Amino acid sequence: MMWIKEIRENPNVLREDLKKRGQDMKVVDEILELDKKRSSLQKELDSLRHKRNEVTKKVAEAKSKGEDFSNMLHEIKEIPKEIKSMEEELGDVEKKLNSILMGLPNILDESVPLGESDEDNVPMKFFGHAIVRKEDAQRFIDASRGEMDYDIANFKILDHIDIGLKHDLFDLDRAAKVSGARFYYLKNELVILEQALIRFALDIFRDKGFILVEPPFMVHRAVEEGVTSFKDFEDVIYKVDGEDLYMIPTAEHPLAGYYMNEVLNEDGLPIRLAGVSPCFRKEAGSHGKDTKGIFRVHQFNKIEQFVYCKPEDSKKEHERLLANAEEIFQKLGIPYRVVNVCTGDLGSVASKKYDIEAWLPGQGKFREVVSCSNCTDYQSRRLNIRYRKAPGQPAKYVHTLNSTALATTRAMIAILENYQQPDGTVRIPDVLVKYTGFDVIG
RNA sequence: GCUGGGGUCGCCUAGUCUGGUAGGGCGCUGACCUGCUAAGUCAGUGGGUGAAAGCCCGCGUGGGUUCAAAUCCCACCCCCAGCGCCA
Repeated sequence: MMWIKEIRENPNVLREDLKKRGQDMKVVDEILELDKKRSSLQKELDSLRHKRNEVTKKVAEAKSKGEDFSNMLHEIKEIPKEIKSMEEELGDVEKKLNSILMGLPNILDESVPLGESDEDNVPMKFFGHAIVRKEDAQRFIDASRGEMDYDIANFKILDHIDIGLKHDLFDLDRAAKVSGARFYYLKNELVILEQALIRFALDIFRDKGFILVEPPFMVHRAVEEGVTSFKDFEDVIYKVDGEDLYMIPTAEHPLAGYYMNEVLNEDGLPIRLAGVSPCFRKEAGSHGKDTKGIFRVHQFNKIEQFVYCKPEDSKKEHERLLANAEEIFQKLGIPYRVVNVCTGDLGSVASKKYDIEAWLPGQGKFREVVSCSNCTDYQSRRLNIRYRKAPGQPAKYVHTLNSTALATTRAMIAILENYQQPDGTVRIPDVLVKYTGFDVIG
């Protein structure tokens, strides 16, 4: 959320940003107009209150001297009523202004590419040696995974759904019966594999000095409003009936709320957290997309990186989060590419975002497995999270960043599809064997 | 869920009964003093607005009563103790 002060002083920054995003710039004029109205109402109200306070003081004096003050009261009876009606008017204007401000997107980083949809995201680098369908053109290769050199001509590549059903690793039909579409029962080795992935990721972040956190899985509305944009409320977040509680769509949200309304010590920054939690998502805006399997589901487990840092460090921290996420997929031996997410696909909250897209041989496509965002001060302003050198010094807003480390369902899909063998079995990535206790499924 | 106690400036605390400018201590910042350090003295130390003087707001949150609310009334939230229920 931009402060009205900044918009007032330099409205063109916001105008240009909205233009880049293809959004209506008229809202800026509306903001400026409401701001003017608010300020003049505030002045009027202040002088009314001043008048009241003056008289109140006189009444108090008179009373302490034992003088009669009933005439004074008569004169000013009307002031409180005027104040009240003006407060209501001001409240309405402020409410309107505030809701517009809360709806504004973050200011884009200058390196974000222009574009309309995910198709315009810009690939930045590739990793891995992929298995591909014979008819697909080979678009990337490197030598880091020479051991996966199969005889592609005789390899019947399956997607994760067929692999899962074949080895009884999940039951989707019964999940649909019990809970509806986009739910799943995990079964047998896949249950263990999921736990192994979680533990694998946690160990990595423990080694890196991240603070491991298992957060609340439900949070107050105030947290969600601080962390997300309005659209997420509609399309993503489940509400608990009759309570001020929302099921978290990612551990990012309770981790961002952790320091809400606090002033952090500058010397303690950056604070790096690794949260592990289930995630709940309505997926309301994605009807018809990825309806089969466990790629797009209402519930999954995820390890999430979250960082609070000084503004001057956030770009560096952003690269670092990406590197951490890459490290995980490199260690798992999953081929992937990194894309710089374009203006049209970025969303309101992030100033800049990288996605890691794993190669899924079953789909013959790169698909998103990691989303790595620099939210700059968008969340910290809304959640009121600041930092300073010492008490008494001025406090500034921190920058917050978040990145998937590993979302279990998508990581499992990537493993199933990339580690399937010509004989129909599925190998377990070497780094996971010590956690699973077995090295092959099937 | 019930009963009782509590929530006041960065931290601690007074004020609440009996409505009338939110006071003190600690910490922090600055000035003075000092051979250095400590001590001491003075000032500053929530937010908004303003060039400034000033003005407005602020005592968990939201309402109400009143010329005037930290103080009285109503509702709610959170913390502590005890009881109840419970994986």
